[in-house]
Amino acid sequence: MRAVTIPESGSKRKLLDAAEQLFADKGFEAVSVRDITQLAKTNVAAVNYHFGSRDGLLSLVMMRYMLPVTEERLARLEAIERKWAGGSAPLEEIIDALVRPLVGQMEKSELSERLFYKLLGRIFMQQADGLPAPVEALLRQVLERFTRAFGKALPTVDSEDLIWRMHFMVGGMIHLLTHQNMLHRPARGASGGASMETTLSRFIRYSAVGLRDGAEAPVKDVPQATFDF
Amino acid sequence: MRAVTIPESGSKRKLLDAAEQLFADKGFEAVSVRDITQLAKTNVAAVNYHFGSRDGLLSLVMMRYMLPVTEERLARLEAIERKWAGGSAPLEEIIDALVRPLVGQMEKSELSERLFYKLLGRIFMQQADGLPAPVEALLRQVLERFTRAFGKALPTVDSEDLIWRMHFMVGGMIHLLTHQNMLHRPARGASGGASMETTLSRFIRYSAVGLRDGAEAPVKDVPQATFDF
DNA sequence: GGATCTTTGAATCGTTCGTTTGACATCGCT
DNA sequence: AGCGATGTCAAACGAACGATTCAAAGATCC
Repeated sequence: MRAVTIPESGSKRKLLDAAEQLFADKGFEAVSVRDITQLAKTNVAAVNYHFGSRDGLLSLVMMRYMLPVTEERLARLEAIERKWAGGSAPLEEIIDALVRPLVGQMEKSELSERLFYKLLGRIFMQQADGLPAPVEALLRQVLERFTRAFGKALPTVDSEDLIWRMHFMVGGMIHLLTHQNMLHRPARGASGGASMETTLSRFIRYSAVGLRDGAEAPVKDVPQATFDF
Repeated sequence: MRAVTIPESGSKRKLLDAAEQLFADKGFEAVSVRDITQLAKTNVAAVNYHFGSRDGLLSLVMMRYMLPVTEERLARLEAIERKWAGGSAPLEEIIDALVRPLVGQMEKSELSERLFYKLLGRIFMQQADGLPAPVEALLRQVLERFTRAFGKALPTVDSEDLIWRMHFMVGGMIHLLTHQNMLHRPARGASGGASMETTLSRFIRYSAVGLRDGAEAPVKDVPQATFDF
């Protein structure tokens, strides 16, 4: 008796695997159930039999990794706050808790690295247009939880400022996921090419200094309004 | 005799307006030719008559604003480099040259502010999947030109680092465009709600400190590798 | 082994898609 | 007035879509 909703064996599993692969590669709207069943080598009717509808399958594909990612994010954040109980946790660790679960789950998936990140990037992008309710619930939960954590770690930052900066950060994260294949190319020279691990370090650094703004380094000052040309 | 490709009057113009409105609102793949012609109150055949195909219309919708945005971006950057000839231009001005043309063109468009930014955000997002060749040419031109400018403004930053940081910045910009409607809500209290102008200031600040990294403010030091839980 | 429930398979449903056709209207021009 | 060029229109095209039907095949339990 395995986990409840997630995996199975047989054609249901084959459909999930084929669907996530195609969705990640071509996008959620660009893939038909016929494409999916053809790759999975099952009958067209199988999708509606197992998942009720195309949307049912899409929702499961999204939840398959978003659920463990969410749980790991919240668990890591909780562990950090326990570790720094009383004081405020360092910003870098909070950002780490937000992004590291993405690579953690990637390693457990059977998708290629490139496709896995692309799939999750697409899910986050889809937020602008409308996500299945259960997926949106996960994301809202994460947003609320981490907003509180960032607020506590940056008590001097105006709350509206903070919200915007967090959104800039999230945008960078999504872009990182959707474009990592264009940037993680084999690399020039003999080096193995930067791995996602070093990329995460770069992202965490970039986001941390942005979030706390030049709080300790006032940054020239410059343009509040428009320029003169 | 007006500009060559861009506007017309009559049903061709009505189709362009209707198409961009629907594309911005629902996404490029979610809108059918029939949706467009219905809103424009023309016949279905009009799209293929005037634009050759749905893709032809889509390409024109994208170029309509991307072309002037690109030109204004390059012109502003050139003006900045002329102003600071010899020395290196301040980072904030370069970022400004990259993002301000978005609001400049918005004011000239007949689209609502919300829809205009959403449309451009969608175009940038679509980069991940494939854009019409002429649109992609514009974006590549901008990327190359600004990469050089940022490199000159940040001579101490490793070039691979810089590329990643620029991508984080671009991701933030795209997210800003696609989600501005969720963040620029009427605002709590009596204030008129932050305008795009103050949002740009926030974004420029955030991106500038991220791009130059804590170069002048070393930032604790923190996590190079993984944590221990 | 027979009865019951689950899963597949082929065929087909009604819709919607982008595009095409050909008849008809409208205009500018000589 | 006559004649192309330019647009518009209703209608229809073939293809693809998500979904459904129903009978055959497997699996499961008594």
